[in-house]
Amino acid sequence: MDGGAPEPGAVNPSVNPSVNMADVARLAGVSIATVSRALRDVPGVSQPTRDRVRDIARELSYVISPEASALSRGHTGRVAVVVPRLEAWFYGAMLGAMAPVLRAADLDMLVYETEGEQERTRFLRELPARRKADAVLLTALPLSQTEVARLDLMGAHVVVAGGTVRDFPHVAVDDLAAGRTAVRHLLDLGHRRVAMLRTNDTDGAVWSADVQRTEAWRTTLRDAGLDASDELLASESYGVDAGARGLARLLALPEPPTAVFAYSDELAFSAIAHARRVGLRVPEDLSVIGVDGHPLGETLGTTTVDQHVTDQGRLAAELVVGLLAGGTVADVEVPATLVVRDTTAPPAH
Amino acid sequence: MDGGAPEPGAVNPSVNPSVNMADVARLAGVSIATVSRALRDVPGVSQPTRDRVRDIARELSYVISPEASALSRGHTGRVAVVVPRLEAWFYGAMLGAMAPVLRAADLDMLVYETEGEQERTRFLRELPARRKADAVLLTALPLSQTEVARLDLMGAHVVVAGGTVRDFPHVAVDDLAAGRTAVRHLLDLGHRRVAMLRTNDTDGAVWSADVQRTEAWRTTLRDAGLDASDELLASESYGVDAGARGLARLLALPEPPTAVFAYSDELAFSAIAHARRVGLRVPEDLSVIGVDGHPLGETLGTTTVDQHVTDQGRLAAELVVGLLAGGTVADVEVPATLVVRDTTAPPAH
DNA sequence: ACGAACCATGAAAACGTTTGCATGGGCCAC
DNA sequence: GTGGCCCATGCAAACGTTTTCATGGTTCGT
Repeated sequence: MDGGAPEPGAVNPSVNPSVNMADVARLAGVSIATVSRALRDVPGVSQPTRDRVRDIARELSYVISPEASALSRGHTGRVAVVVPRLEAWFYGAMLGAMAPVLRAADLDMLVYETEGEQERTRFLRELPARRKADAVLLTALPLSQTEVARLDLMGAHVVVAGGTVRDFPHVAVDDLAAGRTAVRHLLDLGHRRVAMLRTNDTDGAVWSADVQRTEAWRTTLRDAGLDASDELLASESYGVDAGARGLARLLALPEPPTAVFAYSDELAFSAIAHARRVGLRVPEDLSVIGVDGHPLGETLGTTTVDQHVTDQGRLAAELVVGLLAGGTVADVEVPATLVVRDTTAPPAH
Repeated sequence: MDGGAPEPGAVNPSVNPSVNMADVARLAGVSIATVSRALRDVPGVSQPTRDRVRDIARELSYVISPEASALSRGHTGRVAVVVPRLEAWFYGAMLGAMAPVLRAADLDMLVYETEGEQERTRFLRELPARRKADAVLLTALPLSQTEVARLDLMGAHVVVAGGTVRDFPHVAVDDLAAGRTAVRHLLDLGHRRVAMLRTNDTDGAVWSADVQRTEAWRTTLRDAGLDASDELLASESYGVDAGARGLARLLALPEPPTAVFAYSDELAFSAIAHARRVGLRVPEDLSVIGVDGHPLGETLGTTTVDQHVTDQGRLAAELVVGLLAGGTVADVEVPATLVVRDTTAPPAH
């Protein structure tokens, strides 16, 4: 409906009353179509014309309207990344690894933080990501059964990073193997009483990594004929001091553990600090191993099972980019590697 | 140009061939305009009609096209947050604090990571944020003079968090005061040889926090008649072990410091770990104070000057929301508070 | 030289909303 | 009973692109 002469009274005065393609076209003495083609490097424009259009566009510091472009082409050029908790190191590392990949593919990164089941549910119910992004990157998200069921309402591509959700393409470590590696390391050192430290989300959500690492702890101990009873499994609510709280409970046991397998490095840090505060030497009196590959673990000398978060993030982003380019999907399994440092040693006896 | 009969051969088959307003309108037996009004809670629709439209929309699981909506109304409903390095705790904390505020205001968060001057320059040159978001939130970004000059090309609102850039509205701590507080704490304990540990970005960018904390260190020492020469200022390139490297250099001095003021908590952690590794007791043989209020500092017992990053992020986001609501601007100064823990003590003598 | 193929260009439909303006019906006050 | 208002609704223009299709001018092979 813009074939006629431009009406004087524009209905929607743009917030940014800047130049549009028509302005560039007018100054370049060409049609809007040619400007569009010239600026996007699509064939069908002679080099001189292309150059002239480019120059004029630059001169006017013209910027294309992403909305109009997206509306017309049918996709947004954006990827939504959903995380449960932005301030945790894990998610920052993930985002940091994804960012360069997406940027290289000219995709913008929309970040959604959904804290707790309520928000996640609301998020999924309102389908806000749908049509706001071409793909959704679910990052190690705890999801309840209902939430999982609801997920396919979105028409967009879905990729999961750092976990598994239904049959969506994913990038993850084998958490069962990671857990076994950690616990076996402790057993190999000679420990016979090995506790586990984890945090539980208050809502009844299922976090695949959590379930599997806990399962690994239990079965590895049982397979070795050792005790893996619930008193040795300390579950605390999330917080900076969760590790300290959990360890305190474990140390109060009639027969306290000589080694602790912490769900995450942050938990391990907190536990180690607590142990030292109450006079225990680590690793002489207590061995602690975490999971993650947190950079501070290197500084602090913490033994850990590195799950190469940066690789996971990068690979997940690459998966998304491939998917959007029309490629095919293939799940990626990232290996978890044991990094022995200074917080594990044979038990004292 | 949709006044005529709908042509059979649609030009742009949408990626997501889902329902649009016209479908809802048809089924509800009303016009598109009424649907638009009904769904957005704007007056001018009777309650029965509104309800019917809502029901039908839900039934069809209709989702509005953000592109079309944005194109028509003239703004995007998005805020761009620009950070230099996503994996650092500081930025995760900032994003985590901003997210709930923006979400509450129905604004989506677009995150741009610009690593190094090259990328920042490219970012500013291509003005990608312009028109992709209604506002830009610059988070503690080191910027060179040229970059700063270029910034006003963007028509969007700009707010700065965790620093100061030109005369843009900002939320920040008084870094001069924060630095003075830290150094004075060391002086008050009796230290007379106080070093500073910082990281330098390789590019010639100016990071206001860095400049001011360094300046505070220098002047506070000089005012007390103490040495603040460059040999006591250890500048290392960014990395997990930057603190260790810096401290190693300081300890190699003919007259090593008895106390260290670290630019950030992460630097302090690394320095403390290094000190202990080489046999120095902290705080008995060496005092270390950082800046930030890193959550792990609580775990590790690190003395710090808390700059309340979470508050800064939240306030900056609130500033943006206010600005977009047509409000007025007012810079916010967040107080930096000394948190004495276990890594500072009087010198040994 | 002459038709064929090609290339650069432009016209205009389509993407899916929002909103100013016009319209018509119902209701109230006098 | 009638004129004036207000309210619910619809029409259609506008937002700024992308892309299909048509057109006219070159160029090349023979």
